[in-house]
Amino acid sequence: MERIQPAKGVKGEKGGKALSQKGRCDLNGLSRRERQIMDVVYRRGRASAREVQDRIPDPPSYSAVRASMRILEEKGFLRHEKRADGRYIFEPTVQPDRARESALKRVVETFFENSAAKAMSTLLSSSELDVTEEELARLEKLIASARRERRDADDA
Amino acid sequence: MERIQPAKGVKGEKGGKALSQKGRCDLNGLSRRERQIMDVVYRRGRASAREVQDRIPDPPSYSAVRASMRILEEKGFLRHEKRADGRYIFEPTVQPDRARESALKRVVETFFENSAAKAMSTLLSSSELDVTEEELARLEKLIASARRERRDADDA
DNA sequence: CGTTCCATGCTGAAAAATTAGCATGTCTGC
DNA sequence: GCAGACATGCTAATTTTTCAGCATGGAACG
Repeated sequence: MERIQPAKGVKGEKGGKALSQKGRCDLNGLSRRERQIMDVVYRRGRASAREVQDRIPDPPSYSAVRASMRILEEKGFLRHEKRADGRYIFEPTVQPDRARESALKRVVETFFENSAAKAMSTLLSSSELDVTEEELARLEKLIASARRERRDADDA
Repeated sequence: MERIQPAKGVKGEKGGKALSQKGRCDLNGLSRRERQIMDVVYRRGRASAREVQDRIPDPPSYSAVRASMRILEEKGFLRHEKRADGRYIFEPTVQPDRARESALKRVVETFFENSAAKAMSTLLSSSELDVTEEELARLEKLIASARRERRDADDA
């Protein structure tokens, strides 16, 4: 273990202004407020600055929200659309599908030892999340499907 | 032993934002680095400052990591244990169970419209997470169990 | 023993984030 | 046209976060 080097001059660039390519929805590299804002936007699909403010607990001033959203836009996480009445509506640049999967994967990695099954177990036994009969049935089908795929992979 | 001497910017309680209450392991209210650190600690169960540093992408200096971990301890997210050789090993104060559930729930709320089933669907179809046959079987049992519980609730 | 290695404790300062406030423009109804 | 309500654009300043450096102390080892 010869790592006395505190990594002095080499920092790589953490200033990557835009996520640009790389579909990296590195939502985890954001600051606290920024993440709160992104959360709201993802939850609603799209939102105006005012809506975001309304949905943040212990909300900062409207200006603050707007400023943060502008920064998020500069960083490439948000884009805005100008509606007919001139108001801005913000959308995430990363497709919800990707963001979803990425966020979920991260949690599974961090808290569930990368085991999807463990995560699902927690989900099923979580009393605060209702799972309807229809959903249960659908899940069984998905399990069967996954099993098939897994088998194919094993054969190959 | 007055080992807690808030150097300067450390306020201990910043407006009740600290966790204090056991209800929420508000891991989301942390700053970027702090969260990175907590991620590593949760991933490993416990870790020394050096281990944390080694596992952070684009790592800051050792001192920086240590400083952040001290702050995390002051905020109540971490606690340290002094090993026989005098080294510190850090552990999360919030039980992994709780932290797990909380983190997962947040993701489900934010990205899956609060539907556990949708989240599980994504998990099952995620190609990067292997689900073994055993796990699939276990999941089916869990589904059956959940179904039973749900029914009971309906009856009541 | 003295030296080396690696640990912790601490402080001050740079960097980033967060915020408020004001100026400006547009739509609406009078 | 004019005033009111509300939105955006921008800047400067405070607060928080992040960081590196130095001092100290113990264990291993020559």
